[in-house]
Amino acid sequence: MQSDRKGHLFDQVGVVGKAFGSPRRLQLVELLAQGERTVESLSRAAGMGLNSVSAHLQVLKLANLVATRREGTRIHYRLAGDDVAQLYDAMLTVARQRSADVGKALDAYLNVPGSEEVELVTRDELTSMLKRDNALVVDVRPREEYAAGHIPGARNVPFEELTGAVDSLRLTTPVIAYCRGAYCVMAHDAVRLLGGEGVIARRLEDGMLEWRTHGHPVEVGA
Amino acid sequence: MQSDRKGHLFDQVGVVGKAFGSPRRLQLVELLAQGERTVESLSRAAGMGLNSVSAHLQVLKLANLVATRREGTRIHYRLAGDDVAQLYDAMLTVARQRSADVGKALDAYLNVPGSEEVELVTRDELTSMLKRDNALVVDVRPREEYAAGHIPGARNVPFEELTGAVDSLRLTTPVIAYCRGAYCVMAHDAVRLLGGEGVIARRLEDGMLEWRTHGHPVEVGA
DNA sequence: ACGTTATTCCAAAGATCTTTGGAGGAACGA
DNA sequence: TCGTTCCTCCAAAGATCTTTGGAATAACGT
Repeated sequence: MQSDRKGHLFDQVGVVGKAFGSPRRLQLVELLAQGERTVESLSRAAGMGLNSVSAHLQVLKLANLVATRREGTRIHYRLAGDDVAQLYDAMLTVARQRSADVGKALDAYLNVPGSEEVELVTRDELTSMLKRDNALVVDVRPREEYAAGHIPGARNVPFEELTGAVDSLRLTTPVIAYCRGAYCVMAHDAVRLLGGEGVIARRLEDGMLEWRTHGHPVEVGA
Repeated sequence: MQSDRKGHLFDQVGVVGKAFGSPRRLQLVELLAQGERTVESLSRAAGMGLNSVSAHLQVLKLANLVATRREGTRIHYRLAGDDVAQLYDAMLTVARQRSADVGKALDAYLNVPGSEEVELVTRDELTSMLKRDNALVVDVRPREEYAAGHIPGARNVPFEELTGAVDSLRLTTPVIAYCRGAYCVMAHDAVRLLGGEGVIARRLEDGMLEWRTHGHPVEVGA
């Protein structure tokens, strides 16, 4: 019957939907969107039990949303393709547009009272700035995520180390900061911190996830 | 704490993900992607209980993915925006690319043995054909879905009535058939049926869903 | 071979989701 | 106002998902 086959199709598509339907798994996808990670590393970063992470990864794997690579006793997970990151991106966009809660939560989270909104640097602007070698791009994510993939030429200054690096950044302005994605607060905080120190700093629109899903070049390695 | 707020964000996004995570709800979204529908109509079309449909619609509503309009005692549901249809579209695409099962199920479903694949008409091709008034576009969906939105100038011939209409289609060729979307088999069957009757017929790539999400014009009404 | 490390598999308890039947509410026409 | 239609709300049973701890597996170094 048609309805049978159709039902089966929806079941299959539902596997993909279901994979995105758990907050925990979304958190894992967000991390994986930054680059490869081992199970243990995901467990630490997401603050969830190892067995639990493994189970969630199996769900993602069953939906073919992630791929694995073995290296010794470790297994590295990564998103299975750009289309997966794009789907995640699309879901964030819809959630943000459709849900007042997400929007409000995000605004409350990002707009610390008393700080005026900084003007963003668009991806295209940054691309042409990079061509003219006309900006210092700072990646404020942890070393691990930077190593997994970053904007070509970007310097990695994890947010925790930013205070100590202020003076070295003072020389080359403007500083363009970025982190994971639209939902990552570290770049906001970084721009605020640098501004407070008198360093001219701006923020890249969104972050690494969107940089990647919009097809811009990515450099890998420490 | 950052992790608390972040967790809350993922919870909110998870509501959207979860809404897409059930095969039944995906089926409802597919129907709604065609246009407005009442609860009872959805129940009939999807072959699921009324209470169940209502419950699923509440889940979609909670995620702000659907909007409602009251008309007398009836309540009409529709997708809350194009971005929702686009997200559904993106999910189908990923499912198709990532899951061999979906691909295989789809192929087995669409490619009836012994029928060669017909050449598709792209959306852009059709657009210019329409400008030159150079094709008869046939919408093979049920009257209800046609009325909710169709390609401007298309003639509605529900698939069940196609056999009786063959002769009236024979005069104006080529015939371009379409139905709901990439997963809708009626357009495939229609082209096959017409071909068997000696009528030159081609199929529009994908269907109404993708026509809409790619920003092409839509005409409403019977 | 053996112990170690990283991960998956398994099973059970707990949490959450889905379906169903029946009651309740809102609009309509007589 | 009453009965009808269409839908939502509620509650309980059944199904499915998630987490957890412990056992099994796979690769590695000694």
